[in-house]
Amino acid sequence: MDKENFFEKVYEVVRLIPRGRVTSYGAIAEYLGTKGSSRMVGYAMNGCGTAYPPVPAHRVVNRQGLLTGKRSFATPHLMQQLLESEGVEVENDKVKNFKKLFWQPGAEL
DNA sequence: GCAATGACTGGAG
DNA sequence: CCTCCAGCCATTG
Repeated sequence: MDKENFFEKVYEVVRLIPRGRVTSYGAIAEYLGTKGSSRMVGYAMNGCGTAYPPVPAHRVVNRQGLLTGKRSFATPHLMQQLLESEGVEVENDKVKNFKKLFWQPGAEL
């Protein structure tokens, strides 16, 4: 699949997310140059399970820090569990201190 | 090639 | 504060 260029870019950025940090779909989309295509980021993540190496999609949340994509995980609580396992506090399906844990692609490269 | 869908976003009601 | 709507772009049927 040569069309995975977009997906590949998304995976690449997501893999660069440091442990214990999170980012938003819009931030990734903007970094890819396709600002506004936040849906594509989430859509791309749809294949994160088939992508290799595996993509830490649990570190990718919506702009509110809400775990919107947890429903697409193997188990809905897996995402929160992984985040908590990395030191990210999650409450009510949303990341606490999201603004503080927010990681922007390229910002710390 | 058109229509529908989606792990989003921001604004309006 | 909560809900609904329209715009956004790439993938799929």
